[in-house]
Amino acid sequence: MPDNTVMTPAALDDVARGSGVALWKQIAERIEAEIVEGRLAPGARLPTEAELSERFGVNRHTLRRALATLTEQGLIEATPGRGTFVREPPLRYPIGPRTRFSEIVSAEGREPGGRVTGSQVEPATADVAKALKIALGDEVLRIDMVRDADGVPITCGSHWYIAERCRDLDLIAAATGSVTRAMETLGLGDYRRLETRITARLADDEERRLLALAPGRTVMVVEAINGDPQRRPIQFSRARFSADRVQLVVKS
Amino acid sequence: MPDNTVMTPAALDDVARGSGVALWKQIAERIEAEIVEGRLAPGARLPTEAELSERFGVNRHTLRRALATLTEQGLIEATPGRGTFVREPPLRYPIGPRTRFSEIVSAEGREPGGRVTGSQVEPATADVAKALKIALGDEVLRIDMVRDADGVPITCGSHWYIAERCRDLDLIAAATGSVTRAMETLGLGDYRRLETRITARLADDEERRLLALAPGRTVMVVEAINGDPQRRPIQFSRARFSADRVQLVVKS
DNA sequence: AAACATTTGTGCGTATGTATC
DNA sequence: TGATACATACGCACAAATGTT
Repeated sequence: MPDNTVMTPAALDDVARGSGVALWKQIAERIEAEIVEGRLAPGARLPTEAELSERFGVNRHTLRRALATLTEQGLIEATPGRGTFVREPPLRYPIGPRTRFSEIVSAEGREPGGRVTGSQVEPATADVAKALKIALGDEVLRIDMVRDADGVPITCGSHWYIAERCRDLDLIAAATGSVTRAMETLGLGDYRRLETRITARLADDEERRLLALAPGRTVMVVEAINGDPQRRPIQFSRARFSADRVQLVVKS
Repeated sequence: MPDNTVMTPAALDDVARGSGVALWKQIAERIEAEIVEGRLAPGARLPTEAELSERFGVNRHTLRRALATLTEQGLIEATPGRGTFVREPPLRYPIGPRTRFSEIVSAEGREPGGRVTGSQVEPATADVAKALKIALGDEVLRIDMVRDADGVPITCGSHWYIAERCRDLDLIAAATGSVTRAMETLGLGDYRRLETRITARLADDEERRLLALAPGRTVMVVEAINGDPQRRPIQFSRARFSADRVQLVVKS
């Protein structure tokens, strides 16, 4: 094994034994501060549990108890055999009247992308008809998309439009990779979000494939109703967001 | 197989073969309509897959394909050995400037409840300090709660208050089972939601215990910052909602 | 393909201090 | 005072996942 010229930067980090504060808590806060203050950058690998427990002068179990709270807070993530890593901060995705994927991703300094995975004109099912305030069975245009930021898939889902108002929207969307752009082309660029419904569940096989998720990961299911300036519904969408990579934000 | 003069209530439900629409899709929409229109009530048990496939005159595989889409939509839920059931509609939980648990649950016609599972004065960790705009280590009061509707646990989580402004808040909350009530008592009843952040993950052991969730269920992690009328933060909370039982709603 | 080292994940046993009854 | 329960902390061992040789 190559020489490790081990760090132990200053000395051994002192934890206050018998101070009334649990050792694991002190350690958790110490590491949390390092992450929040940026000394441990996103994506950085933490020292191994063995190293850390030695550095803090505690048993590995105690150290692991500290890491567990950080994992729960979403600050770090561990993989057996690889190590423990500082998690990339999730994409902050504000939900409001003017919610548009590409604008949001751009505002976060990342490059939005998307591709159409399918589209079809079909009769409205009960949920779609109710959301769009049309009759059950009326024709709607469904567009399925996967959208990403810097090439990392963020969300996949279906978007339903009242067919007669959206001729060829699917073709334009497929060409541009953006529904917003396509709707602008049709003079519907001024839509606004009327309502958003959020729930969550385990990702299924298709979602794991489209979003490149490991087994056991979760998705947030976000249903949205978008309307024209007169608040008449023109679009209903049901998208699944990778819960690992996105944090939905509502400002009031 | 002998002909069993089985029910076939009216006749056998006709599905249009060779109509260009997949059989499973027709069946899914048929059942979905029954649920949405209330002919199949929440909690009701569907006929067995064998019965249904016979009624629709399709193979059980085809029928299962239809049920799969309904499961994905969250309309039904199947348990091996028990059957397939119409899911209870989730509690609609609006997120806005005046988000209050008990008011929301009451408005849905259900009885809100809650109990304090712990409380403590502690130094602010980095995330709490940042949310409340106080210095790291300043004293905060943490109250842990489980809250329910009609006795069904909905959410569990921690609420942090700036300690000096909230003396004895924990005692009042424990007595009333409601933080809103407690804050009113202290003259802080007029708080409003400043920001809400939402993500999701698998429920851990403690959450499964507190919320009575089966293994593999997910929780939505909702972080909220509440402020006084001058929009100064007075409370930060991190609550986990049962994703099975709650749908967060944002109106714009 | 197979063997090996590294690293996290899990289980069991033990001991201690601190509340609570 | 004692009995009990609980959280904390330590030690040892092995399983499971990953990466390298």
